[in-house]
Amino acid sequence: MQIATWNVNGIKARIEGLLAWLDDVRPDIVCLQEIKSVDEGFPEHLFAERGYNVATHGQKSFNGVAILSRHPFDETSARLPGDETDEQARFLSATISTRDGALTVASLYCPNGNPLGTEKFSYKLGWMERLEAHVRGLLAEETPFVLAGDYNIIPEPIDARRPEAWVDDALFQPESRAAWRRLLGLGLVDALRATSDAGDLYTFWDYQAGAWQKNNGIRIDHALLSPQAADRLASVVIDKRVRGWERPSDHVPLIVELDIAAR
DNA sequence: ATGGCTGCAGGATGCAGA
Repeated sequence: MQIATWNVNGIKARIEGLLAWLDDVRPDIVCLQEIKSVDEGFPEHLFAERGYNVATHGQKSFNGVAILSRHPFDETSARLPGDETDEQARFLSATISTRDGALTVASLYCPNGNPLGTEKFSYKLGWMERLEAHVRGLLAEETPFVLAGDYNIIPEPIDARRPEAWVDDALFQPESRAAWRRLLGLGLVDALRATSDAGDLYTFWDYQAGAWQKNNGIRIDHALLSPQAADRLASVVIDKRVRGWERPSDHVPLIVELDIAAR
């Protein structure tokens, strides 16, 4: 079972490239972030005709997450629990049936948090605390799950080509990195780091200042696996080809393969 | 670099992103 995550930075702007990528890779499940579309504006039929079920949690202009799945959803759930007043569309989870029982996959778009010293940074940290609380509940169920998305956190210096350039950025703050480490401390596994300790593994290159041409990238898109999912981890790939395509997103897909068969 | 691009809403340019 291949589970991918991709911050597409606008579904309308990326539909052509996304469809070409889907036809090429044909992953079982795709978690999308920053669709920047309301649910009604999401081109569901283009995915349905390729055999994908579609779940969206959209918002006008900003944010928005979606899940595409070649396997039927048993249930879907939008919004990260813990704050009923939070209107930002950043979390969607779905459960599918496998030969070994239920598998939960969540598409998440953690807040950016810049600039520091503003309510945006405290919102980021509060959101990560809510995610941690939600993860504690999921772990108690002892079923396999994958939390895939744009975490907007650079975990370690090796995850940036120029870590010194990010020290005053919300993505690389000690508090942000501590929130990430707390998730690992609960027993979640960083899929990419479970398969490689190499550098030069990035998922984002800024549009500005020739970041892609200079390989000035950062690793901020991640898949965290529950212990039961990590036991089935087969491979992890960052598909950086698409960053060189026409009109690219500034993020590229991360693809996790689990030795789990759909029912 | 002075975020140097990009997407979005809307119909000009401001906001958000990372």
